[in-house]
Amino acid sequence: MTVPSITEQITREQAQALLARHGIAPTEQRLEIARLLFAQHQHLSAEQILAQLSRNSARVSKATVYNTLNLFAETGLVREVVIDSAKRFYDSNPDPHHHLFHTDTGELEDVAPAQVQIAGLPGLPDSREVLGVDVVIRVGPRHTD
Amino acid sequence: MTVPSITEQITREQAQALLARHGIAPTEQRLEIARLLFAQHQHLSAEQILAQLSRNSARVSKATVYNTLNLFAETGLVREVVIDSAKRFYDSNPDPHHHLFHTDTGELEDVAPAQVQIAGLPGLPDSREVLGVDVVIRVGPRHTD
DNA sequence: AATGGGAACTAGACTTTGTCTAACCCCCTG
DNA sequence: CAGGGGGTTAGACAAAGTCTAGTTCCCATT
Ligand SMILES: [Mn+2]
Ligand SMILES: [Mn+2]
Ligand SMILES: [Zn+2]
Ligand SMILES: [Zn+2]
Repeated sequence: MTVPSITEQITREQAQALLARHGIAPTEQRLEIARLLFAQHQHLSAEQILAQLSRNSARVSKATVYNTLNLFAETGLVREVVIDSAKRFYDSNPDPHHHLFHTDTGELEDVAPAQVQIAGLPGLPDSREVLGVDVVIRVGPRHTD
Repeated sequence: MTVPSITEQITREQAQALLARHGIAPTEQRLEIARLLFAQHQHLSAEQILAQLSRNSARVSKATVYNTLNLFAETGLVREVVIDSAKRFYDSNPDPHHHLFHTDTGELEDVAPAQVQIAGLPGLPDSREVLGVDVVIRVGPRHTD
């Protein structure tokens, strides 16, 4: 699994603003992780983030990467995407959207949510609410029958 | 995580027919796993199956449970459902359908596919095809604002 | 300036899910 | 009866993620 190269970085100030908007205290490590993750719309695993950070010679421990990603996910700053079952991905695209999963390459592609219509949900009791709808379209090489 | 109690078992012959239809050689262990899984429409993890089998004093190893579930999934006899990222579930409901996931209880509920409309998929190259569409609706206790 | 406390960070042990390996068993076939 | 292939098994192993206990840092209070 290769880590996408960094095309551009957001500034510390931009990262601070993102964290502030979600009520997260801006520590050195959290800012570094945010700058990396929000450099572009992407889907990264904890392992990829850890690897990239150490490549940038940022001093962040494994525990902090996991703690931070969990914190980001809880506050809604990033979205946890579960597809692989072996590994979680963290999605820096804040807009509601769905995913195309390429089973052969492992690549994950964003899909505009307008393409998918949730017609009607089964009647839920008033005490419960929909927290989110995850749609994953699995695609692969055409099966030559 | 509790294991649903067995309400009814399918016969060995019914299990054999299921396996035969998917080109799977009917061994003792595979039949036991199939009888357990297809006793009803349900979603079980490997751990739950292993636990239930040993409770039934069936002699099946961990390796065989995993091998068998992978085999069942590859041949399309069961459907692998990934939600939790910590654990895979195997779905004995053969009909196309979606899932309601109760985040508080961990419960997984089937949803008729008619409720969800996939309007249009992004243009795929002719060389690739859609293998499946997984829709998971996450619900939980209403957030009291 | 010293002290106390809380939040955050860290190394590394630990847990859990799933895979792999090597031996073994069983049955069929020549 | 020998050989071979498919299947099962125990247990070692791998990988992702969590937890613990100790430390560091910052800030407020005295
Ligand atoms: Mn947001
Ligand atoms: Mn089928
Ligand atoms: Zn995305
Ligand atoms: Zn189902």
